[in-house]
Amino acid sequence: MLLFLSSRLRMVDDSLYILKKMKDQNLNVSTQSYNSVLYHFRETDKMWDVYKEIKDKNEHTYSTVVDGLCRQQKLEDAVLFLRTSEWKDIGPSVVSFNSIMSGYCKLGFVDMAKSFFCTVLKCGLVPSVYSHNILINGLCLVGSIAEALELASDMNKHGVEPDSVTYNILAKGFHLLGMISGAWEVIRDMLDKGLSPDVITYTILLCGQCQLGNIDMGLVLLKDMLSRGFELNSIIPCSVMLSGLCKTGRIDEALSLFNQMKADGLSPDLVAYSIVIHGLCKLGKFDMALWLYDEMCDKRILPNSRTHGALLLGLCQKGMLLEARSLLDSLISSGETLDIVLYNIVIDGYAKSGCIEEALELFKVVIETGITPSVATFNSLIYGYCKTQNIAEARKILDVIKLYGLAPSVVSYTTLMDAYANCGNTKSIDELRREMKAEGIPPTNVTYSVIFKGLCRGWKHENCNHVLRERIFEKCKQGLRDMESEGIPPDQITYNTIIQYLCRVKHLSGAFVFLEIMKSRNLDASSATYNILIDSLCVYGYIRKADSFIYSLQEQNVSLSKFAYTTLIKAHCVKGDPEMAVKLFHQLLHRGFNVSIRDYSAVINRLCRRHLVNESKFFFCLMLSQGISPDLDICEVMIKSDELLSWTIKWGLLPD
DNA sequence: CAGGTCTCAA
Repeated sequence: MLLFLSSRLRMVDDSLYILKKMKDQNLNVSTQSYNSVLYHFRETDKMWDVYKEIKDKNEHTYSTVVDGLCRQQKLEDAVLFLRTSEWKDIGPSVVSFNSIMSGYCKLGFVDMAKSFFCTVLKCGLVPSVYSHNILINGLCLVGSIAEALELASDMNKHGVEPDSVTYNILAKGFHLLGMISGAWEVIRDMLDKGLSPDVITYTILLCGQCQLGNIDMGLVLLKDMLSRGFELNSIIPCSVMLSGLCKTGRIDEALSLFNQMKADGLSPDLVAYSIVIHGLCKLGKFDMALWLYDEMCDKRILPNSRTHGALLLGLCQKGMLLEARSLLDSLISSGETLDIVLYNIVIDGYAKSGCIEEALELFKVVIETGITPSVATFNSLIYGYCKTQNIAEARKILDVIKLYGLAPSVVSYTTLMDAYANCGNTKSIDELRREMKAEGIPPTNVTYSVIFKGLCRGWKHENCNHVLRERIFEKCKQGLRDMESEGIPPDQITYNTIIQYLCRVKHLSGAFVFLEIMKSRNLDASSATYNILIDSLCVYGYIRKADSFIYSLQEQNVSLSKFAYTTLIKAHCVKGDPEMAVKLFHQLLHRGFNVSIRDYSAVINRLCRRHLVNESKFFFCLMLSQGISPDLDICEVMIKSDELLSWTIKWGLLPD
């Protein structure tokens, strides 16, 4: 009993001591007991010490050693042991081959696993359901779903049938490829075979839906699962749902699910708490997060590094850097070595606030403590230097990263490129792009967006002519084709940036072409997209077109932001169609936008400049009727206009 | 052999 417990608790020295005592007392240690000890030590280098002690080794002894070697990633040793060991008379078992196949799959060498599968057959052994599942899982992990399906359907040739684990593995495989419909087909096959989906099946499907952004579909799935009576072990699927809700900003629904779990007697564990605390922190609800944190601690659930990371993130996002730092310092003084991620969060907090000195100071602490920085650490420093307009220093960090034995990542390069993009330095962006290619770092859609942004900002108006515009339009189309051929799907921001670029070079028809491409790829144009287009129509004087564009968008029930309206209103004030300005301003109010004094003063300013007396008066009165008092700026504008001076005095608005 | 939480770029 002592031996069993001490080995299970990985108390290495104690186990060996007990074994020695037992031998001293001439007590017989059964092979079964030895095997049990061996099993618990198979992932440590003490494995051989136990192994040597065992007199009557059996099949389990050998397969445990093989499994141990595989788990220690000593696959060659495992194979060697299988071939040359003294157990020739017993012969290797399928279990040992399973361990080896699993080991190779985990390293991504599926072909090696396959050849061992063949070896099993050649040895006259029968591959078990485990053997098949291991290989099917390996194939799925490298994306060979077709081969995985084939192997699953061939299982009956070896006298075995797929079990629910097989189906779960296949469903996960489809999910990894983003082929959620394939996952559903697997489930249908599973049902046809008379097997029921279990909690893991549901969790895999739920994960897939959440990752595709189908949060509502996920909620339906979760409800369905809970209605089938899986309550007792539903904490993990609920956590997946919580994570999905938090990541899409639906924190209120996350909280209500969280409370529902508690009400149903499903006590949230550390992970569930951490997910919700992180979600709250990310969305700036730090007080609520702290409240849950205290509740968690009251339940004797000890926070881990992730929980602390969430709190640090929350403090940094609120700009409470002093508080974040003192929390970090208190974690440091607790004595345990902190995860670099925790330092990264605070370093990034400093960088985001433009406090590069503090970021560097904390970086120094990391180095002096002997903790290895990660690429993210350096990327935040790059951001910090860029934010403080020191691109030269930021660029030097690329070499510093290499000095620390790390490689700059796509984020390192993209951050730098963005800094260059903001000042229109396309030459330096091209340089970095070449450097990335040389280093073999593939770009992402963010990188591409930054490159387009650089082109946009670097545009010089004096070069403007029709031929060049067409060339730029072609360049944008080519850029999009490049992305698609590289398997990098452009997102909303990529399209918005391209549209902005085309607007900047006054190729509005081209910009609208990209709006259509965007829609055809099932990407919803955002209000930012429409803002760019409406603003450009106004800037280039196509105000009627802007009117009809807004009108058509309203017809389609597209939600527009306040900016779209105020832009067009201002344009109408300038170009002298105050009636339209009035009409649109009413729409602004009716649609419930928060209309501020700045919006009134923008309109009144422009109307006064054009001597549109009655309209100025109208907006002034409208403002008063909405309970907004004029400020000094508005009064000055009104007074400066001769026609309005006496009217303004009448309202008693002359300042002292 | 199958399921959940962290930091960095537009």
